[in-house]
Amino acid sequence: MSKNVISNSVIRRLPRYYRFLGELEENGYVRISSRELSEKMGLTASQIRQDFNCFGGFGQQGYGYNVSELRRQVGIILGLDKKTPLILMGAGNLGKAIATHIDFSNRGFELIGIFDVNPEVVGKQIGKIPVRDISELENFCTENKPQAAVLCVPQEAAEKEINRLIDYGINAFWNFTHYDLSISHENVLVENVHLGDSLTILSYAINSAEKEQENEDS
Amino acid sequence: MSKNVISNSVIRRLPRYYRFLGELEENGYVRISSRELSEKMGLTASQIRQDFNCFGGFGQQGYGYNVSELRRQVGIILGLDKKTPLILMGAGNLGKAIATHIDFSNRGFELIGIFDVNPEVVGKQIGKIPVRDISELENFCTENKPQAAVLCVPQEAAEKEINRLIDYGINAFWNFTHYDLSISHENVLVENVHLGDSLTILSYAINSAEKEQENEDS
DNA sequence: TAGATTGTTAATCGATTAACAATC
DNA sequence: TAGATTGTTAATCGATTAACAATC
Repeated sequence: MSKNVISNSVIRRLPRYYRFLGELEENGYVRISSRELSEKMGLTASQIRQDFNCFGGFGQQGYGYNVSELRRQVGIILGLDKKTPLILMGAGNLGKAIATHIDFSNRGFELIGIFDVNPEVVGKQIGKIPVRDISELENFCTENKPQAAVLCVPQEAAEKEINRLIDYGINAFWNFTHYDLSISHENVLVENVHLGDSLTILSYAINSAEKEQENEDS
Repeated sequence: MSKNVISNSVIRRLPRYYRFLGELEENGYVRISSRELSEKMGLTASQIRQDFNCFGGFGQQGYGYNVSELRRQVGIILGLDKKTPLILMGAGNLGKAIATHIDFSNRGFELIGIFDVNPEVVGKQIGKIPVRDISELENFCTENKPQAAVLCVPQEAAEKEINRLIDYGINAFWNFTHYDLSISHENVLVENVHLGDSLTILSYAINSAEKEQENEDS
């Protein structure tokens, strides 16, 4: 039986399941039990069964799960059988790295355009895609109908451009800026990547580990 | 009263508090109540008070919180008054972007070295830091004692190099690979950045929003 | 003092884990 | 059939929210 609304905690585990199942498949696994998978992933078997049962029963009692079938199903849940057309805003260091480093097509997307304001990069190619001047954005969107955008521009630029992007029909954002889209724009899908925050959390971990050490010593 | 062990959920909110408090400070706020802050951040006032009280009372009844003092305290909790020496492994597109894009010194770190295997990049500079050949790693670590490393190498390289890094005294990792450090190496601090997983979650959001739409239509 | 707002306890909500009947 | 392992319900645990006395 499949639930209607899936909790965020479950959703955030799905890509990791998908990855592990892919590795198992590559290593020749045909079936796997929730217990075995739980040991490999550092979860409980209960949680794994609960998670998959949000979407309906993919397993078989007494047998376990068929690895490639389960992976395929998780892929479908994640929308990886689709190819959402996507543009990249900002071809600076970070934008360039994202464009070349990310395997968009295996994540449910197709990168179809890159935009920047800097005349130094406009006209150049990143991978197979030319960097266009931002003045071409409207025409490009009318013609190619991108549905999602990666925001690798400075925060001020993001604040300025966001309304245009929404006007042009883009309503999903992979946001590398600190601009808080979801507070200002309610009907928009946002996945934030706060790289700085992530590093800050490592700083916390290091420092709280050191403090613990000091306490033990004294 | 300050608790000994802080839950992960609280810790992951701290960098965001720190950011918002910084913006408030810049905008001339001297004091702020938990209610006002909660509205700006999209949280509940209760949660904000609970969070800060994990570390002791930073507020004043009837008044609220002093913005810059609270920010300073959160900074100390996050270890941002320290400068942990850090090296970057891998000077490809992603490594280069991280080296230039991240404000390490405001995140509690100092980037002191960059290493790669590719002779094309070894010897070049990224920002002010030369890219060193990985053969120099041991000497460099003995001399400069980095305590943390950013992993921007391919997954196989990470699996190979990780034990050396630990041997050389590095025990904290900002991990951009999919290699699961925390499962194989228990006494190590890891903050994972799974960019691909993050994009996959956006794919899920787009596709499940579309399915909902279809259900409403029918 | 009166009003405001915290710090903190208690209540609620949600997520994880445990248990076990169903069933392959 | 017997053994294994799921799907699912119930119990536990933890995090969030509500409430309010303390106090500035």
